[in-house]
Amino acid sequence: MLERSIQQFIERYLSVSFLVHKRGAALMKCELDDITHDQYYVLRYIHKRGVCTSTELADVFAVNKSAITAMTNRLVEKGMIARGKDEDDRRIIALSLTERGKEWLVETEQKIYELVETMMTKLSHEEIEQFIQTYEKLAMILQEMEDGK
Amino acid sequence: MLERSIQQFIERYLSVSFLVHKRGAALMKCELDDITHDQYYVLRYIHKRGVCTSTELADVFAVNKSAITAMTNRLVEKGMIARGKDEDDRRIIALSLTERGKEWLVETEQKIYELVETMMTKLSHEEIEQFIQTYEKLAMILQEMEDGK
DNA sequence: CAAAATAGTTCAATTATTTAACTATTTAAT
DNA sequence: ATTAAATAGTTAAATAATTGAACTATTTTG
Repeated sequence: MLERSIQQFIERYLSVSFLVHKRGAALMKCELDDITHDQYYVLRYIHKRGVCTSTELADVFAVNKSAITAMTNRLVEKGMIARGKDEDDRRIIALSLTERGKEWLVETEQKIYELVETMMTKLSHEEIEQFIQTYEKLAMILQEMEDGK
Repeated sequence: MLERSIQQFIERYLSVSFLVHKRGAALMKCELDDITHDQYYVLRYIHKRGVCTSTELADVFAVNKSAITAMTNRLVEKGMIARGKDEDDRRIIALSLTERGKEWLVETEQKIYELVETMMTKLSHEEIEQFIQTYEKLAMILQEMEDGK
């Protein structure tokens, strides 16, 4: 039997997390012209890593590899990323941003940052820091839960 | 020009919010047999409200009404919700859970709650409370940003 | 070296979504 | 009271995200 307060936390968490994701995605969409919300995060991730593989993306975003193939196909068609070869292991496809992809990302990060900034500056630094720290803990906990299954 | 610390908050927030959403959805999916993650949240929302309309769902979840039509069609086919008439205004379709929908939701909430509980009990009550409070503030801020556009 | 594991793709199906055009009904303005 | 505007919802065509199973190519391992 769940403790009453925990049950209320869960209730509130489920409601608010879904809403914030949906509403945030809707607002971001306005700044992302041709690129979708999901594609934006994949571009961000590849950029952060420099180079990465399909398998890594599938692990990080917790989807099947075939979903990554489909998405990277679209991003290659749009000229945002390129597929490269790995000389050590010829099974591996090295994904990286094209010059155009990098340019687009820099421009777009600016717009997205302004959006998120508008949202964040309604809170104090302490509150933001605490919020993000807890959020990062949750990300780790989820990772562990996924691994230990 | 963005302050450096704000910029880092934004960076961290974007990374972590997407990850937690994706990983959370992947974990929840295991408990939701025939129903999708999005459908689950729509069922939850209708249940919480008792009765609601397509327009309300579209507003709340920040999608077009036609997306709601498509989704409610699937939920009707699955026997989870029913469309009713409104005698005062015959344009309005009143959406509500069927008995089967209610039963399914009660069973499933149990499983989902256990999942979220596993995650939450790694944090103190104070930390959870603070986290959810800030999250709820963000939801309101996003709502305002959407309205004021 | 043969068998098992790994990296990635293809294909068919389902779902979520958008936009534009549409029907039906209600509200408001003259 | 009648017409014009607004509102609620659907339809249809298109794109995107996703899964799962079957598949190819390559590398590792026993």
